[in-house]
Amino acid sequence: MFVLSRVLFAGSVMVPECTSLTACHFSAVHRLSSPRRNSPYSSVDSERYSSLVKSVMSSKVSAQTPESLQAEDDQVYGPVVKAQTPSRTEPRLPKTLHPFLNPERAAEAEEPDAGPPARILLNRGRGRSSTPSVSRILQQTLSPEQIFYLERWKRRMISELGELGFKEYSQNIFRQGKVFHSALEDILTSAETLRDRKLSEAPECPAEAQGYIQSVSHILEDVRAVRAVESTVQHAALNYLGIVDCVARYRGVLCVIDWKTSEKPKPFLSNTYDNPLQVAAYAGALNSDDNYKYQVENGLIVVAYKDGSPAHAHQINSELMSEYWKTWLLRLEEFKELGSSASSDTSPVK
DNA sequence: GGATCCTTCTTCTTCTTC
Repeated sequence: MFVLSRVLFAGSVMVPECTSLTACHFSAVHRLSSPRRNSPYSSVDSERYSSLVKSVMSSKVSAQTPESLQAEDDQVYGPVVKAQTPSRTEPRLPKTLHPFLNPERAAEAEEPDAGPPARILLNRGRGRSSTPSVSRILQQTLSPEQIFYLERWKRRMISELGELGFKEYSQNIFRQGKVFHSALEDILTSAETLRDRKLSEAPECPAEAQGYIQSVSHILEDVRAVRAVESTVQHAALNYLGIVDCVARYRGVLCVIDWKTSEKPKPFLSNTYDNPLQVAAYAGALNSDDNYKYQVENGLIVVAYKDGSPAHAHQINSELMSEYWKTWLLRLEEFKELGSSASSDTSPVK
Protein backbone atom coordinates (compact mmCIF):
# COMPACT_ATOMS: atom_id res chain seq x y z
CA MET A 1 0.00 0.00 0.00
CA PHE A 2 2.81 2.34 0.87
CA VAL A 3 4.44 1.78 -2.49
CA LEU A 4 1.16 2.18 -4.32
CA SER A 5 0.33 5.48 -2.69
CA ARG A 6 3.80 6.87 -3.27
CA VAL A 7 3.49 6.25 -7.00
CA LEU A 8 -0.09 7.45 -7.29
CA PHE A 9 0.30 10.68 -5.37
CA ALA A 10 3.31 11.93 -7.29
CA GLY A 11 1.18 12.48 -10.40
CA SER A 12 -1.49 14.67 -8.87
CA VAL A 13 -2.25 18.11 -10.27
CA MET A 14 -1.61 21.06 -8.06
CA VAL A 15 -4.59 23.26 -7.27
CA PRO A 16 -4.08 26.87 -6.20
CA GLU A 17 -3.86 27.40 -2.47
CA CYS A 18 -7.36 27.92 -1.22
CA THR A 19 -8.47 30.90 0.74
CA SER A 20 -12.05 31.44 1.57
CA LEU A 21 -14.52 33.37 3.60
CA THR A 22 -16.78 31.10 5.52
CA ALA A 23 -20.27 32.13 6.39
CA CYS A 24 -20.26 30.18 9.59
CA HIS A 25 -17.61 28.24 11.44
CA PHE A 26 -19.90 27.35 14.26
CA SER A 27 -21.74 24.61 12.49
CA ALA A 28 -18.53 22.82 11.59
CA VAL A 29 -17.31 22.93 15.18
CA HIS A 30 -20.70 21.82 16.35
CA ARG A 31 -20.77 18.92 13.94
CA LEU A 32 -17.24 17.82 14.63
CA SER A 33 -17.84 17.79 18.35
CA SER A 34 -21.00 15.72 18.17
CA PRO A 35 -20.80 12.34 19.92
CA ARG A 36 -19.23 9.58 17.90
CA ARG A 37 -21.25 6.69 16.69
CA ASN A 38 -21.00 3.44 18.63
CA SER A 39 -17.71 1.75 18.06
CA PRO A 40 -17.99 -1.43 16.04
CA TYR A 41 -15.90 -3.06 18.77
CA SER A 42 -18.45 -2.39 21.49
CA SER A 43 -20.32 -5.55 20.54
CA VAL A 44 -17.20 -7.72 20.50
CA ASP A 45 -17.00 -10.48 23.09
CA SER A 46 -13.84 -9.29 24.86
CA GLU A 47 -13.77 -12.35 27.13
CA ARG A 48 -13.60 -14.61 24.12
CA TYR A 49 -10.71 -12.71 22.54
CA SER A 50 -8.73 -12.14 25.73
CA SER A 51 -5.97 -14.63 24.88
CA LEU A 52 -5.52 -13.06 21.45
CA VAL A 53 -5.35 -9.59 22.99
CA LYS A 54 -2.78 -10.77 25.53
CA SER A 55 -0.58 -12.37 22.92
CA VAL A 56 -0.64 -9.20 20.80
CA MET A 57 -0.02 -6.93 23.75
CA SER A 58 2.84 -9.03 25.19
CA SER A 59 4.83 -8.98 21.95
CA LYS A 60 7.04 -5.98 22.68
CA VAL A 61 9.40 -6.40 19.77
CA SER A 62 7.95 -6.71 16.31
CA ALA A 63 9.33 -9.45 14.14
CA GLN A 64 9.12 -6.97 11.28
CA THR A 65 11.93 -4.59 10.49
CA PRO A 66 12.10 -1.88 7.83
CA GLU A 67 14.19 -4.28 5.76
CA SER A 68 11.70 -7.11 6.06
CA LEU A 69 8.82 -4.75 5.28
CA GLN A 70 10.67 -3.53 2.22
CA ALA A 71 11.27 -7.09 1.12
CA GLU A 72 7.60 -7.87 1.66
CA ASP A 73 6.60 -4.78 -0.34
CA ASP A 74 8.88 -5.84 -3.17
CA GLN A 75 7.39 -9.31 -3.09
CA VAL A 76 3.78 -8.10 -3.14
CA TYR A 77 3.99 -4.96 -5.28
CA GLY A 78 7.19 -5.39 -7.24
CA PRO A 79 10.04 -2.92 -7.36
CA VAL A 80 9.44 0.72 -6.48
CA VAL A 81 8.74 2.87 -9.52
CA LYS A 82 9.86 6.37 -8.77
CA ALA A 83 7.50 8.87 -10.32
CA GLN A 84 8.79 12.22 -11.49
CA THR A 85 8.63 14.80 -8.76
CA PRO A 86 6.44 17.69 -9.89
CA SER A 87 8.11 21.06 -9.71
CA ARG A 88 6.59 23.00 -6.84
CA THR A 89 8.14 26.30 -7.75
CA GLU A 90 6.78 26.30 -11.28
CA PRO A 91 3.20 25.05 -11.47
CA ARG A 92 2.16 23.61 -14.81
CA LEU A 93 0.62 26.00 -17.27
CA PRO A 94 -1.76 25.21 -20.09
CA LYS A 95 -0.18 25.15 -23.56
CA THR A 96 -2.61 27.81 -24.71
CA LEU A 97 -3.61 30.34 -22.09
CA HIS A 98 -7.04 31.11 -23.44
CA PRO A 99 -8.45 34.29 -21.84
CA PHE A 100 -10.99 33.92 -19.06
CA LEU A 101 -12.54 37.33 -19.66
CA ASN A 102 -14.06 38.68 -22.83
CA PRO A 103 -12.30 41.91 -23.88
CA GLU A 104 -15.36 42.91 -25.90
CA ARG A 105 -17.50 43.06 -22.78
CA ALA A 106 -17.22 45.64 -20.06
CA ALA A 107 -16.76 44.31 -16.54
CA GLU A 108 -20.19 45.61 -15.60
CA ALA A 109 -22.16 45.64 -18.84
CA GLU A 110 -25.36 47.63 -18.96
CA GLU A 111 -27.64 44.71 -18.39
CA PRO A 112 -30.86 45.53 -16.55
CA ASP A 113 -31.05 43.62 -13.27
CA ALA A 114 -34.82 43.51 -13.47
CA GLY A 115 -36.81 40.95 -15.39
CA PRO A 116 -36.95 37.19 -15.18
CA PRO A 117 -33.68 35.25 -15.04
CA ALA A 118 -32.44 33.52 -18.19
CA ARG A 119 -32.96 29.81 -18.42
CA ILE A 120 -31.47 28.48 -21.62
CA LEU A 121 -32.35 24.82 -21.93
CA LEU A 122 -29.84 22.28 -23.08
CA ASN A 123 -30.56 21.27 -26.64
CA ARG A 124 -28.29 18.52 -27.77
CA GLY A 125 -30.10 18.14 -31.09
CA ARG A 126 -30.99 14.84 -32.66
CA GLY A 127 -27.58 13.36 -33.19
CA ARG A 128 -25.09 12.92 -30.40
CA SER A 129 -23.17 16.12 -29.97
CA SER A 130 -19.41 16.03 -29.87
CA THR A 131 -19.35 18.88 -27.35
CA PRO A 132 -18.26 17.46 -23.99
CA SER A 133 -19.67 18.71 -20.71
CA VAL A 134 -17.80 20.20 -17.76
CA SER A 135 -18.78 17.27 -15.55
CA ARG A 136 -17.59 14.71 -18.05
CA ILE A 137 -14.25 16.46 -18.51
CA LEU A 138 -13.65 16.74 -14.77
CA GLN A 139 -14.74 13.15 -14.20
CA GLN A 140 -12.43 11.76 -16.86
CA THR A 141 -9.40 13.76 -15.80
CA LEU A 142 -9.42 13.00 -12.08
CA SER A 143 -5.93 12.67 -10.65
CA PRO A 144 -4.68 9.22 -9.65
CA GLU A 145 -4.85 10.44 -6.06
CA GLN A 146 -8.52 11.36 -6.38
CA ILE A 147 -9.34 8.03 -8.03
CA PHE A 148 -7.47 6.19 -5.30
CA TYR A 149 -9.39 7.86 -2.45
CA LEU A 150 -12.74 7.62 -4.22
CA GLU A 151 -12.29 3.93 -4.90
CA ARG A 152 -11.19 3.33 -1.33
CA TRP A 153 -14.21 5.21 -0.03
CA LYS A 154 -16.50 3.19 -2.29
CA ARG A 155 -14.99 -0.12 -1.16
CA ARG A 156 -15.44 0.85 2.47
CA MET A 157 -19.04 1.90 1.92
CA ILE A 158 -19.88 -1.33 0.10
CA SER A 159 -18.29 -3.40 2.86
CA GLU A 160 -20.48 -1.54 5.33
CA LEU A 161 -23.75 -1.29 3.40
CA GLY A 162 -23.51 -4.06 0.82
CA GLU A 163 -23.80 -3.53 -2.94
CA LEU A 164 -27.53 -2.91 -2.82
CA GLY A 165 -27.31 -0.67 0.23
CA PHE A 166 -24.61 1.41 -1.41
CA LYS A 167 -26.69 1.77 -4.55
CA GLU A 168 -29.64 2.98 -2.49
CA TYR A 169 -27.39 5.35 -0.55
CA SER A 170 -25.99 6.86 -3.77
CA GLN A 171 -29.44 7.25 -5.29
CA ASN A 172 -30.64 8.89 -2.10
CA ILE A 173 -27.93 11.56 -1.98
CA PHE A 174 -28.43 12.26 -5.70
CA ARG A 175 -32.17 12.62 -5.16
CA GLN A 176 -31.65 15.00 -2.24
CA GLY A 177 -29.36 17.13 -4.37
CA LYS A 178 -31.91 17.25 -7.17
CA VAL A 179 -34.81 18.12 -4.85
CA PHE A 180 -32.73 20.88 -3.27
CA HIS A 181 -31.77 22.34 -6.65
CA SER A 182 -35.34 22.20 -7.85
CA ALA A 183 -36.64 23.96 -4.73
CA LEU A 184 -33.96 26.64 -5.06
CA GLU A 185 -34.81 27.15 -8.70
CA ASP A 186 -38.43 27.82 -7.74
CA ILE A 187 -37.37 30.27 -5.05
CA LEU A 188 -34.87 32.12 -7.23
CA THR A 189 -37.28 32.54 -10.13
CA SER A 190 -40.13 33.67 -7.90
CA ALA A 191 -39.98 37.43 -7.47
CA GLU A 192 -42.72 37.32 -4.87
CA THR A 193 -40.89 34.88 -2.65
CA LEU A 194 -37.70 36.88 -2.98
CA ARG A 195 -39.52 39.98 -1.81
CA ASP A 196 -41.06 38.18 1.16
CA ARG A 197 -37.71 36.74 2.24
CA LYS A 198 -39.42 33.97 4.17
CA LEU A 199 -37.77 31.38 2.05
CA SER A 200 -37.82 28.43 4.42
CA GLU A 201 -41.59 28.85 4.77
CA ALA A 202 -42.27 28.74 1.07
CA PRO A 203 -45.27 26.40 0.73
CA GLU A 204 -44.01 24.79 -2.48
CA CYS A 205 -40.81 23.64 -0.80
CA PRO A 206 -40.85 19.83 -0.51
CA ALA A 207 -40.26 18.38 2.94
CA GLU A 208 -37.03 16.70 1.84
CA ALA A 209 -35.53 20.08 0.86
CA GLN A 210 -36.67 22.13 3.85
CA GLY A 211 -33.54 21.57 5.93
CA TYR A 212 -31.29 22.52 3.01
CA ILE A 213 -33.35 25.62 2.24
CA GLN A 214 -33.20 26.66 5.88
CA SER A 215 -29.45 26.04 5.72
CA VAL A 216 -29.00 28.54 2.86
CA SER A 217 -31.62 31.06 4.00
CA HIS A 218 -29.00 33.46 5.43
CA ILE A 219 -27.12 33.28 2.11
CA LEU A 220 -30.26 33.93 0.08
CA GLU A 221 -30.78 37.15 2.00
CA ASP A 222 -27.63 38.47 0.33
CA VAL A 223 -28.56 37.22 -3.14
CA ARG A 224 -30.06 39.82 -5.49
CA ALA A 225 -30.57 40.45 -9.19
CA VAL A 226 -30.81 36.84 -10.32
CA ARG A 227 -29.83 36.81 -14.00
CA ALA A 228 -29.73 33.12 -14.83
CA VAL A 229 -30.95 29.89 -13.24
CA GLU A 230 -30.12 26.36 -14.44
CA SER A 231 -29.02 27.83 -17.74
CA THR A 232 -26.81 26.28 -20.42
CA VAL A 233 -23.46 27.91 -21.17
CA GLN A 234 -21.19 26.92 -24.04
CA HIS A 235 -17.68 28.12 -24.71
CA ALA A 236 -17.52 29.62 -28.19
CA ALA A 237 -13.90 28.66 -28.86
CA LEU A 238 -12.99 25.85 -26.48
CA ASN A 239 -15.89 23.55 -27.37
CA TYR A 240 -17.35 22.51 -24.03
CA LEU A 241 -20.70 23.16 -22.35
CA GLY A 242 -22.42 22.96 -19.00
CA ILE A 243 -25.45 24.07 -17.02
CA VAL A 244 -24.80 26.87 -14.57
CA ASP A 245 -26.79 26.70 -11.30
CA CYS A 246 -27.24 30.43 -10.87
CA VAL A 247 -25.84 33.83 -11.86
CA ALA A 248 -26.71 36.59 -9.40
CA ARG A 249 -25.31 39.32 -7.22
CA TYR A 250 -24.05 38.09 -3.85
CA ARG A 251 -23.43 41.04 -1.52
CA GLY A 252 -23.44 43.23 -4.59
CA VAL A 253 -20.89 41.20 -6.58
CA LEU A 254 -21.97 39.39 -9.73
CA CYS A 255 -21.14 35.69 -9.29
CA VAL A 256 -21.57 32.29 -10.80
CA ILE A 257 -23.16 30.46 -7.86
CA ASP A 258 -22.94 26.71 -7.39
CA TRP A 259 -25.24 25.13 -4.81
CA LYS A 260 -24.07 21.90 -3.19
CA THR A 261 -25.46 19.51 -0.63
CA SER A 262 -23.12 17.66 1.68
CA GLU A 263 -23.37 15.22 4.55
CA LYS A 264 -19.99 16.28 5.89
CA PRO A 265 -19.24 19.88 6.87
CA LYS A 266 -17.10 21.71 4.32
CA PRO A 267 -15.90 24.84 6.11
CA PHE A 268 -13.03 25.51 3.69
CA LEU A 269 -12.87 25.95 -0.05
CA SER A 270 -10.26 23.18 -0.18
CA ASN A 271 -12.95 20.78 1.09
CA THR A 272 -14.86 21.20 -2.17
CA TYR A 273 -12.33 19.37 -4.40
CA ASP A 274 -12.97 20.19 -8.08
CA ASN A 275 -16.00 22.44 -7.48
CA PRO A 276 -13.99 25.66 -7.98
CA LEU A 277 -12.83 24.34 -11.36
CA GLN A 278 -16.45 23.70 -12.29
CA VAL A 279 -17.36 27.28 -11.36
CA ALA A 280 -14.41 28.71 -13.33
CA ALA A 281 -15.33 26.57 -16.34
CA TYR A 282 -18.94 27.83 -16.29
CA ALA A 283 -17.92 31.45 -15.86
CA GLY A 284 -15.38 31.26 -18.70
CA ALA A 285 -17.97 29.67 -20.97
CA LEU A 286 -20.60 32.28 -20.09
CA ASN A 287 -18.13 35.08 -20.79
CA SER A 288 -17.65 33.82 -24.34
CA ASP A 289 -21.26 32.73 -24.99
CA ASP A 290 -23.25 35.05 -27.27
CA ASN A 291 -26.46 34.24 -25.40
CA TYR A 292 -25.16 36.35 -22.52
CA LYS A 293 -24.25 39.98 -22.98
CA TYR A 294 -22.36 40.50 -19.74
CA GLN A 295 -19.46 38.76 -18.07
CA VAL A 296 -18.81 37.29 -14.64
CA GLU A 297 -15.49 37.45 -12.83
CA ASN A 298 -16.38 35.99 -9.44
CA GLY A 299 -17.74 32.75 -8.06
CA LEU A 300 -19.52 31.42 -5.01
CA ILE A 301 -19.84 27.84 -3.78
CA VAL A 302 -22.55 27.29 -1.19
CA VAL A 303 -22.54 24.02 0.76
CA ALA A 304 -25.93 23.28 2.35
CA TYR A 305 -26.69 20.86 5.18
CA LYS A 306 -29.75 18.71 5.62
CA ASP A 307 -30.17 19.44 9.33
CA GLY A 308 -30.59 23.12 8.56
CA SER A 309 -27.35 24.30 10.16
CA PRO A 310 -25.93 27.36 8.38
CA ALA A 311 -24.44 26.66 4.97
CA HIS A 312 -20.81 27.45 4.23
CA ALA A 313 -20.34 30.03 1.49
CA HIS A 314 -16.95 30.12 -0.26
CA GLN A 315 -16.27 33.19 -2.32
CA ILE A 316 -13.89 32.99 -5.25
CA ASN A 317 -12.65 36.42 -6.19
CA SER A 318 -11.50 37.34 -9.69
CA GLU A 319 -7.83 36.77 -8.87
CA LEU A 320 -8.47 33.29 -7.51
CA MET A 321 -10.86 32.60 -10.36
CA SER A 322 -8.17 33.23 -12.97
CA GLU A 323 -5.94 30.70 -11.15
CA TYR A 324 -8.68 28.08 -11.25
CA TRP A 325 -9.28 28.96 -14.89
CA LYS A 326 -5.67 27.96 -15.68
CA THR A 327 -6.11 24.65 -13.86
CA TRP A 328 -9.37 24.09 -15.73
CA LEU A 329 -7.58 24.70 -19.05
CA LEU A 330 -5.03 22.05 -18.06
CA ARG A 331 -7.80 19.56 -17.37
CA LEU A 332 -9.45 20.45 -20.66
CA GLU A 333 -6.18 19.90 -22.54
CA GLU A 334 -5.72 16.60 -20.75
CA PHE A 335 -9.23 15.54 -21.74
CA LYS A 336 -8.64 16.40 -25.38
CA GLU A 337 -5.38 14.46 -25.33
CA LEU A 338 -7.24 11.43 -24.00
CA GLY A 339 -9.39 11.55 -27.11
CA SER A 340 -13.09 11.99 -26.68
CA SER A 341 -13.75 8.95 -28.90
CA ALA A 342 -12.60 6.63 -26.13
CA SER A 343 -15.07 8.14 -23.68
CA SER A 344 -16.01 5.14 -21.64
CA ASP A 345 -17.63 5.98 -18.34
CA THR A 346 -15.00 5.84 -15.62
CA SER A 347 -17.25 7.08 -12.86
CA PRO A 348 -16.03 5.60 -9.60
CA VAL A 349 -19.52 5.70 -8.12
CA LYS A 350 -22.28 3.95 -9.95
C1' DG B 1 -41.43 6.17 -27.53
C1' DG B 2 -36.74 5.10 -26.54
C1' DA B 3 -32.08 6.58 -25.97
C1' DT B 4 -28.85 9.95 -24.48
C1' DC B 5 -27.16 14.05 -22.13
C1' DC B 6 -26.32 17.25 -17.94
C1' DT B 7 -26.74 17.22 -13.28
C1' DT B 8 -27.35 15.49 -8.72
C1' DC B 9 -22.80 13.20 -4.99
C1' DT B 10 -18.64 10.53 -3.19
C1' DT B 11 -12.05 11.70 -1.54
C1' DC B 12 -7.85 14.33 1.78
C1' DT B 13 -2.82 9.08 6.82
C1' DT B 14 -3.94 6.73 10.89
C1' DC B 15 -3.40 5.45 15.45
C1' DT B 16 -2.98 6.27 20.66
C1' DT B 17 -3.52 8.87 24.78
C1' DC B 18 -5.52 12.02 27.99
